[in-house]
Amino acid sequence: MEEKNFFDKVYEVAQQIPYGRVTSYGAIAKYLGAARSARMVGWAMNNSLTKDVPAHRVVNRVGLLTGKQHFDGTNLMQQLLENEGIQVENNQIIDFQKHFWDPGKELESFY
DNA sequence: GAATTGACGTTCT
DNA sequence: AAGAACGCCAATT
Repeated sequence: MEEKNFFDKVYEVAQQIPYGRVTSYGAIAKYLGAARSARMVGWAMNNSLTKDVPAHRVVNRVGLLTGKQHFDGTNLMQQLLENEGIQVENNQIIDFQKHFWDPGKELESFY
């Protein structure tokens, strides 16, 4: 009953993404124990668009703003990332690995 | 109610 | 090594 669905878990992880950092769908999925459910993360983001989840900080594993087409504006997602100090060009994040935030790594490093 | 799609990533051939 | 197929869960048609 209290088992949260995959989606709910994704929301929580996405909300934990720090400012100026980005992550990938696969990273979140892997953190939840379902590396092959990366697609579901994307679906969750689609639902999270109406929530307080910074979906603009989540991109695919190449750092490509694949879901930018789901945002209102055309470059809204890109502008949000640039606003946080992340360099984006051609819908792709520059130094993606540099701004990468792995939940299964950063969070576990706390303890 | 069943079949298909969907912000991806891994695994097999 | 490169390309194709599969897998995951939920929502939509």
